[in-house]
Amino acid sequence: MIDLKLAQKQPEFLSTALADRQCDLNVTDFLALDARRRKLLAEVESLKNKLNTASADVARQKREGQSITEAQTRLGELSSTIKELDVQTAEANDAVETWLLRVPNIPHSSVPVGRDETANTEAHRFGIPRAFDFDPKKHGELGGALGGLDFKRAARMTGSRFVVTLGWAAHLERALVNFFLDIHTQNNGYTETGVPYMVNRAAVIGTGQLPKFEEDLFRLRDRDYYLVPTAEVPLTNLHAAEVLDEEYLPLAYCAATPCFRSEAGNAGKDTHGLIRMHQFTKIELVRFAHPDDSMNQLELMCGHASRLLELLGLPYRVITLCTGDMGFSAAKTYDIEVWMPAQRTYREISSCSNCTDFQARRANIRCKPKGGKAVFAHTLNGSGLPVGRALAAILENYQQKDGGVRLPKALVPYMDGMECIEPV
RNA sequence: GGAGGGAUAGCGAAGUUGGCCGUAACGCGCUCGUCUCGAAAACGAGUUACCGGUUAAUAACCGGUACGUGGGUUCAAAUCCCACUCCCUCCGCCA
Repeated sequence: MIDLKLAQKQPEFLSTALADRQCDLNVTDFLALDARRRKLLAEVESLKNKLNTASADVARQKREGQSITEAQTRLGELSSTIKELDVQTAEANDAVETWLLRVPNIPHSSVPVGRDETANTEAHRFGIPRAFDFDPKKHGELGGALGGLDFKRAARMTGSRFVVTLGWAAHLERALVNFFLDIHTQNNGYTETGVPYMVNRAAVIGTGQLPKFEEDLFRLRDRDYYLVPTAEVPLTNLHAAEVLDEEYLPLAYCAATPCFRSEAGNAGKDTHGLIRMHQFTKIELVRFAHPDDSMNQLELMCGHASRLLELLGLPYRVITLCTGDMGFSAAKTYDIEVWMPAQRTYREISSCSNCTDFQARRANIRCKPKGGKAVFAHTLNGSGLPVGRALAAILENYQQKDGGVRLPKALVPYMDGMECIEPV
């Protein structure tokens, strides 16, 4: 959530920022809503002042043994007037709140302005895509042929966009989870965390997926619980409603969880293989930072995520998303894209964002120096990395002419010494 | 699922015959001061957040709201009533 004061005091700035983000909310209309809210508030507050003062008089009169029946009837009317006005004020408050909850974060000044992904800029690049002396296969075909990925049986027991992994593929998923977590906990200082895979509505509002993106989430029928679309939700909400001691910042957490996404708006997009599943496993990184330090923390975290690809020997590039392409809660986002030989293109494998105080304001996460005043902390999140997409990238980049797949050296110890997935 | 207890500031905790009890007793923490070469200890003072008005001001001032959440009763609710959430203890069931 953005700061209400920003809308009140710099409406033109906000309008421009929203336009840059391809968001069509109207700030002028909002200011009218807010003006109405303030007018009602001023009115009802002065009546409440009257009632409070009069009630204190009643208390005094009663103590002195005077009759209070006249005052009671008179104040009864005032009291019910206040009740009616209170209802209107609450409605006006809701209108303001509802609007604010649908406003995306303000882009950071370093973010390129543009309407869609064509305005994204490349920050840097690692590795040289391997030259193949044969036609590289798509990971879905490879994985299927090697007996590791079974989309058909998953579809039978559940539906489309689910997968069953078997044998080496299931082992490789487990290896990747352990490898990623080990690097983050041992080299990068993250605290490994086990979190609920279902969260309540307040948590999902806190990170910004709600109220705007209800259709992307799986919700339980009989409880107000949602399946986590990413561990960003439980990890960021870890410190919801807390005041963090500034000297302990930054705080860094990682968690491997399944992620559940209905992908309602993406029917037919990127349907091949493991790329866009309803359920996938991902290791998520979340950091809580001091406002002055959060942009540095973003660079750091993005480095943590991309380092994994280097360790796996996978070529990638880092893209700075432009204003029109960023997610709702982000002030700045780097996408890391891994080389996918079968499509001869880089595909998103990680998204690292600084959400500044946007989520912190929604989830009420503050930080405070010793003896000082609390301010909203900054929250950051990044994928480090999704297991399915990493597995897909390994299959495609390390495939051999005979249909087998060599394994990256870093994973061999995690695969009980297996160096190669032999063709069947 | 059943029975009982609980939720009050950054933390602990007092307050339930309704009314100067919310800038919320008391304690811890934190800030400032005294003492000290310095520190600790001791002593003294200070320290809720948010919203609205006013304002150049996120200063001062005035007002409002908040005692888990949402309702209700009342001139007036931390206090009485109803529903719900979470935590603790015990019982039952269970991986």
